[in-house]
Amino acid sequence: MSAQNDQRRHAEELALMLSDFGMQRMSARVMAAFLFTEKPSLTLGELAEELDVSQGSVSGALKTLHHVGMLERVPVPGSRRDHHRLRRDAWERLYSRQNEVVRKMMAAAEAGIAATGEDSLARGRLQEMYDFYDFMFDELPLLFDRWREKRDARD
Amino acid sequence: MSAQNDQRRHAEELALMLSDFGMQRMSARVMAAFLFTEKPSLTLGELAEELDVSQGSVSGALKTLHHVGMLERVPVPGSRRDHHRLRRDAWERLYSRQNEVVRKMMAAAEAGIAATGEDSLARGRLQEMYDFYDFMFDELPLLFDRWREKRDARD
DNA sequence: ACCTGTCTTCGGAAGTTTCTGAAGGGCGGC
DNA sequence: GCCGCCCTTCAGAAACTTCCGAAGACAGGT
Repeated sequence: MSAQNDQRRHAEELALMLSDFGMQRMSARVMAAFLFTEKPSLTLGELAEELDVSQGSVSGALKTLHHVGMLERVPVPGSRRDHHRLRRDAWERLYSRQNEVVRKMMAAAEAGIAATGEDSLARGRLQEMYDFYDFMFDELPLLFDRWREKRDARD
Repeated sequence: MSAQNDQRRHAEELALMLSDFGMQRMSARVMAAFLFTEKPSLTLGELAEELDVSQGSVSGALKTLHHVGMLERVPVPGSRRDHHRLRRDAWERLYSRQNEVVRKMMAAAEAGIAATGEDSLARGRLQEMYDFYDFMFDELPLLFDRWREKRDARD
């Protein structure tokens, strides 16, 4: 088996994993293609051919991945096609979406607390929930700061 | 509008949010019911009636939530029904599932690295991915430790 | 202003998930 | 050991998601 095929297999496996974790299947496959390609950037047409799917599907996936902040457009003078590549901090950005989740959980707990009586059982549970997400809300950004610091130091 | 209805509305909204974040709809509704109830524990039948869904659905949701570790069975002498309640550390456990995700991402990056040539572009990207998840893999458990410490100190 | 190549949008088909309702299994009390 | 209650499992229906392919929009070059 060629190294080429080997990598394609790894790419497909990784895509499957990402889709297990909630990413749409097509976005996951596109993501994996960006990770494993030897080209510095890819176009919609290249992706559609490589993955053997319609350009329409790739278009949707690209839109999503740009929206999440994992991809960036690369200017390529003389080419009419859009060139895309993985952002260096793609994974950090993917994980950062947790911040939004945490923020919403906090808000939901807060709303619940406001709607419950002084010493109801429900309030106690909602307070536990609030405290945990409040903690994460404070700490996750600090964690990312430390990561960036570490990475920058390494470079 | 009664406080009762108000809380039900909050519960349903929270359930909707949880399902946005990937939890199955039924599990999310059951979860929300546990959060907002004034009873110290709930049975399958109570849940099915409260949520107006089949017992079969509730059975599946309970199984999942126990599996994730968010619920615990409560012994109630003299009752033939199973009584369940939210674990105190339910949210921490829910979030902890990220550990597994992180571990798998690390493993996938590693596999990719092993399959790429010494200074291929792909290897560079996979190494970035690995480094990030490796960092998270080390740090998340420490973060949880600090949370538990803080919570215990508070009590 | 048109032509050409590229990208996006969208209706509908195919696939997947989720829920129900009914049947069956298990356990405690008698 | 049988009865009755409770829970789980499963097949099928319903709802939702995802993908394709065609049509149309857009932009650059001439």
